[in-house]
Amino acid sequence: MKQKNKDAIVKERILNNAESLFAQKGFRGVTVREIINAANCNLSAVNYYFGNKKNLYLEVFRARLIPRSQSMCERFKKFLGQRQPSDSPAAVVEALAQAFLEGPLSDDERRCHYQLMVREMSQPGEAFDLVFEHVMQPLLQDLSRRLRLVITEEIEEERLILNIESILGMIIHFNYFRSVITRFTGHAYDSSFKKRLIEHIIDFSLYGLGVGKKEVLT
Amino acid sequence: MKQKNKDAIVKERILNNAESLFAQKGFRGVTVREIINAANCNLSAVNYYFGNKKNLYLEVFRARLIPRSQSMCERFKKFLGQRQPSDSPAAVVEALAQAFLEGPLSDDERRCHYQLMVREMSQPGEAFDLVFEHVMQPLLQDLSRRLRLVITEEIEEERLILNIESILGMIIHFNYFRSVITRFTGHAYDSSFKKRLIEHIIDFSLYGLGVGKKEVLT
DNA sequence: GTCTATAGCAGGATAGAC
DNA sequence: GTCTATCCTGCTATAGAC
Repeated sequence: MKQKNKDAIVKERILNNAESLFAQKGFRGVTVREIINAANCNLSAVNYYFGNKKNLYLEVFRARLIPRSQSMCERFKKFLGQRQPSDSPAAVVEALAQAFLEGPLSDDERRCHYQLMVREMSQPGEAFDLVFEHVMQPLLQDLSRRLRLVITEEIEEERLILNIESILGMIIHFNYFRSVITRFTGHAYDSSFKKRLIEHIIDFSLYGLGVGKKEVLT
Repeated sequence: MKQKNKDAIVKERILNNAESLFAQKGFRGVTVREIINAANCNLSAVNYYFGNKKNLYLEVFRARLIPRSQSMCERFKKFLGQRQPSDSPAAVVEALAQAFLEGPLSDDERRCHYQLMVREMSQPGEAFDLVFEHVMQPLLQDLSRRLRLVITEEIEEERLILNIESILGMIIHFNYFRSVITRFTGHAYDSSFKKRLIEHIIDFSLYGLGVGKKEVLT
């Protein structure tokens, strides 16, 4: 552990705990006092390092959510690169689902991540532009470009966007509604159930209800 | 307008405004003062009619969200009954998408509805059980039963659940992430764009990316 | 049933000692 | 940089007049 000075460590602790709490309860649902209790530091530390509560909130997005998002996108590219062949729609969807469901994050991080994202996307707040510009926009453009390369037929831009949003909708749904999914299927989100989910997302993305045909890849 | 006594009216006004505000900002994000300002009534009215803030919150679910959910399900059944033929997967998905995207609600009501639902589903709170039992559970069972009737092949229960959740995921996504979808497609959620979305949901639910084939029903 | 007034407390933020 | 002490605003909830 590096600990050149203690500053960074306290600051990091505040950021980590703030993220987790904001994700669970939203901006107004969390008090600064809760955060500093979790981070085991003094009340004034928040104002010292971040100025005020709102700025701490924004910093959570800048310093945690956005970098993590980028690392998930990296992972997506890496997965796709490893795949043979990597130039089918199935490969793109598989890499995407894998990166976002199993990706480089711990389960706690993933929970945080989606909660913060979803909160901000539905009720555009101050972090919305940040997330939109640095997360959604690049992801959609990347996916759009890649899919266009591997889909043989002509496809109009709007339709492509709706397709991509449908796949993302599923991925978000299965990450975000865990309690519901768990209650319906009886499965906890362990490694084997996640594989099952990824398989399902690929299958459904390619063939939907697959009226008349079935049974796919890996 | 019926107004036998003023009680009901004040109570209704509080409920309506509370719902809208809770949907936008969550339980802790809203103050009772905000609500009574919007409802144009006195501070104590909330305690008089509902006891306390938390109970008002729960009452919003009991008296507004759940009945509305049921009316959307009614609408779904009605749509399905009108359809000829009504015994294909396409008909079921179409009726579902139509009920949930265009259904019997105003756009404001729909926004409220999904925001409250999603909030409660991700972070199981006190209203979770209410919503799960009266909304999610019956809907899933109904859909499961109906789809099983119209899907010709054998399909295991778990796979059916995942399929249904995928479709619901899309519907929720397109309702809930409006700001994002609007920014990407350039379309506001007017009647013609909603029709486009419904068409897309049917198409994608049946054929996914439709690798190799395309072009569907109504 | 509806209002005013207020109790009682928790929140964010800051000043100033160390 | 970190802490304690404190300010002041704004919250929920209630008591009690009308």
